[in-house]
Amino acid sequence: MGRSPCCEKAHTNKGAWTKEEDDRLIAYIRAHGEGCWRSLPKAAGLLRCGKSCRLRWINYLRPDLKRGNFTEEEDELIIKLHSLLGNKWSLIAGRLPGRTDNEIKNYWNTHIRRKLLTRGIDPTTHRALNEAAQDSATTTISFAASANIKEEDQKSSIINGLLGKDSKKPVQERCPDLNLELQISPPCQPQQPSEPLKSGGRGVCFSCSLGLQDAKNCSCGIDTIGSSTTSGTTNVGYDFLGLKSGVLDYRSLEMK
DNA sequence: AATCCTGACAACCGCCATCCG
DNA sequence: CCGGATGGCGGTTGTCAGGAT
Repeated sequence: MGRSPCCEKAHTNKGAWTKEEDDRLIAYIRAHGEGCWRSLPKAAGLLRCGKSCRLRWINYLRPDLKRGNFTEEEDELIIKLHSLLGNKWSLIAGRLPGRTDNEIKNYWNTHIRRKLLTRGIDPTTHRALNEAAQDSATTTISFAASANIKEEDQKSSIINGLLGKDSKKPVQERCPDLNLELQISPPCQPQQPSEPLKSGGRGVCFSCSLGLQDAKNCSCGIDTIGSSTTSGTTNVGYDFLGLKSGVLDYRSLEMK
């Protein structure tokens, strides 16, 4: 069946925006605000698709955009948020004032991916590359593949908190005084005894990967803080979300 | 100087979720 | 409740600038 096109493509411009088009769009939104994107182009005298106008405004023309290079702090925050949220660029952008989802997505694909790869970290799984390679043959702590229902619930709790959704289990709404550190503390998953304990080549329990568990007291045995890099191999564990180092307090991650 | 290659980023496309009559 | 309209999102592509050859 398929949907009707969002606009009359035959009569719309495509490609790069001209200065005049930008000016028209800015002037219109300043005068009328962000209203109905579908009717905006016609009202503003633009031969553009409404979606195109929205994208141009959101990603480029909005006055509150920061632009310019990402700072080291922003880099690390993006990495941490991505390790929790995955490719939820709009959610990640929500934690970086003045940055857009498109900008972060592009920055991730062009800079951070490479940065993580040079650290020996798989940018998709946020785990050591050689460990990620083993995953095809071994059981992992992957959220998606997890057979551990509690882990799924815990992740959902975190994500729902970030989304600010009216979840059926609105943890923060229902239990405002609940100590979330307890709420999301997962059970420690000891390593398989037969698994050889070689550097960078083993899994980490979910607690340690989140930085919630003091690895020294955990049977997985990985020290997530101060992960050492030896002979080019980066330790898998790092301070996930800054929960241990205090860089980021996950309890402040709710969305508006 | 010319050509090719690569990286960066703006913009587009298609799908999904939500809204609303 | 249903279906169309719309907004929003993530993946992908196109274009251009700068560096390498």
